[in-house]
Amino acid sequence: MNATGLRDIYCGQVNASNIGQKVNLCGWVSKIRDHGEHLVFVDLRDHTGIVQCVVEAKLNLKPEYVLRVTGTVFNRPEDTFNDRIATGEVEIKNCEIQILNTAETLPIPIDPKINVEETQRLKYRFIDIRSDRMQYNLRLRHRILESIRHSMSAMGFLEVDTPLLWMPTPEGAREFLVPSRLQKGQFYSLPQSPQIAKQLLMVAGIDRYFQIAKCLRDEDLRSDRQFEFTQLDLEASFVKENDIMDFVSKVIKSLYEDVFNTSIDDIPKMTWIEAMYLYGTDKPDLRIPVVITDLSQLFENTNVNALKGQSIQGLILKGGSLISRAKLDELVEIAKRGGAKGLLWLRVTEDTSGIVFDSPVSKFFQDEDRESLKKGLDPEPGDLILIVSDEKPLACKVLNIVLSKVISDNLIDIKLDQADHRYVWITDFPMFESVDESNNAVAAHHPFTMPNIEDLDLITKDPLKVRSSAYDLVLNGWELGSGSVRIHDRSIQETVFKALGLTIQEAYERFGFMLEAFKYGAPPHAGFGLGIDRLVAILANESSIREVIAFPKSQSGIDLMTLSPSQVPATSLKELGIQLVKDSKNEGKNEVKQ
RNA sequence: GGACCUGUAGUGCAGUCUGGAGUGCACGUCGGCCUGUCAAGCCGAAGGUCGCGGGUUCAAAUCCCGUCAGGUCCGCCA
Repeated sequence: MNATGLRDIYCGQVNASNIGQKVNLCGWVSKIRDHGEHLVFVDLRDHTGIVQCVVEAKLNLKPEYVLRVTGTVFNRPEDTFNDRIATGEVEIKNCEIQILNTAETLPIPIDPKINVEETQRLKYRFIDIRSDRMQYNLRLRHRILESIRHSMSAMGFLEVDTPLLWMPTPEGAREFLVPSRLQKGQFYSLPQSPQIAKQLLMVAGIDRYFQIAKCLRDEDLRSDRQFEFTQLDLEASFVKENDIMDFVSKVIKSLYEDVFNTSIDDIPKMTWIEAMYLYGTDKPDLRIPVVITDLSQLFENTNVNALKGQSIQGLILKGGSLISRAKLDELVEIAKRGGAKGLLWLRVTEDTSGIVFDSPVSKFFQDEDRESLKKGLDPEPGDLILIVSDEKPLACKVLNIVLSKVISDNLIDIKLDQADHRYVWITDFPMFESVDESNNAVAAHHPFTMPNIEDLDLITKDPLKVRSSAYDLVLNGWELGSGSVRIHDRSIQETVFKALGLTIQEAYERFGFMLEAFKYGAPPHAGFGLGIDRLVAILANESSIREVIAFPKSQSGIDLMTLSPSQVPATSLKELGIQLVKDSKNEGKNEVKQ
């Protein structure tokens, strides 16, 4: 399979079983160790590894020359085995070397021991990808996609391509626009996800659809966000919420088996409200062994002003009493910036009378306050207690922000093991995230998300209490994907539009063709979108998705290799009927240092 | 739009706080030596717009202002 017209075997695959064989090898010169004209070692590299070629002649080679080496596999003298490479027991001798191409000295090293600035790596990405790191990441990505496609196919899902040049989706992210040449003055929009297309495929009777889909969003970039990213997009008909979670769980579990030959536990479920109250976030990192405790009831009769808020939320950090006063002051500031009135901290110490709380407000404490703390948090000497008293959601959110800072600054001994993958399903998201000034609800998801049937009555009465049939998959604090059951029932859809402040007429103007399609027999359906870049990044132990994308953009949206985006000839603009507005600020902006 | 960090030979870094000769180190490159190395070794050499522009100063890599680029984050984004 691996043999080609030029090559019999990959460099990294030569082993003792090949001894005595005459082989053709192809690859790049990785290292030359020149001992003079009687002995030169040439390390030949391809993506599988390195093999040593021994030459007893003067050579005119330089690193990164592309070679075809014809030689015989020999066992190395035993005292010269190299156990750091897979081919370390053999070498190629009696070499005939054909230079297939020369190479200039590389602008950046591809040695894994040398850290190269990301600017340089992105500028010379074609060289950077020769590195072990990028080769591993891209090949891992391939194997993950391969496994996903296999799982999806096995479950009866059909891969269907959907258009990139499409119509704008009025909700959600800012979209990229593409000017139309044939319809001057009009634009296509690049889809932020195939959401509408896949729902139409359900109406069309596809039953189970999936796609490894490119999604495009013109929003600011982050270590976990690129303009264009890849999603496992799926949708299925005649299913309930749990069916979709089962499909996705199956895909995830299978890929651990296929790619890593290991298995993972069943993915636990947690409601949104549980996540918010225990972790203060809707994307909890289950590796963190600290959860928030509701202390409200314990302090109902307290005289301590700091404990008289609408709710009292606390957490306890084992060994946290060693955190310096200066750091604690910083944490208080962070809590205030997060919207809390303050952050109460208590160092737990011990004297002859037992447990003692050392805090700026401890002088106001009565015995029963101390008893409440002991009862609620079970403190031990050396611990640190952090308390925020405020409305419960805010208090929990602030404690999460503070805890994140404690962990990121290594203030206590919590080591987050990158190899520990803790998945969790977050369910029962709220249907609406807020109510705007004209008393219209603002959708938390897209407007086709199905409300929880039990909460239908609340849509008009108390919209913020309405739960939706939406669910997220979270891994180690990263949101990997989200999905929902979609509304297929016309009257429910109208109720939701009404709550959002849309008349049926307005809704038709925005999503006309979709509502039209739904008239003709839309099956109940639900779906999901799983962020492939984030998944691969975590599985590759990378902290940025750029490391698992072949040609990513920088944070300001520039491709440092091609220096795009770039200006285009006036004729191209004219053809599209586009005239540029002068903006002196941006002139010559892309003249990046060469 | 905002906050913080970074920018010095091809590459990675030191020097910047506390101004004083174009500033060192390592890798790489080039030349020489070398018959078992594997980050080969030894000897020698070349290589700099200190991101860019302006200001302060007798004097700026260093201080000040602006700007560009990279990163992390907030806003934004499922």
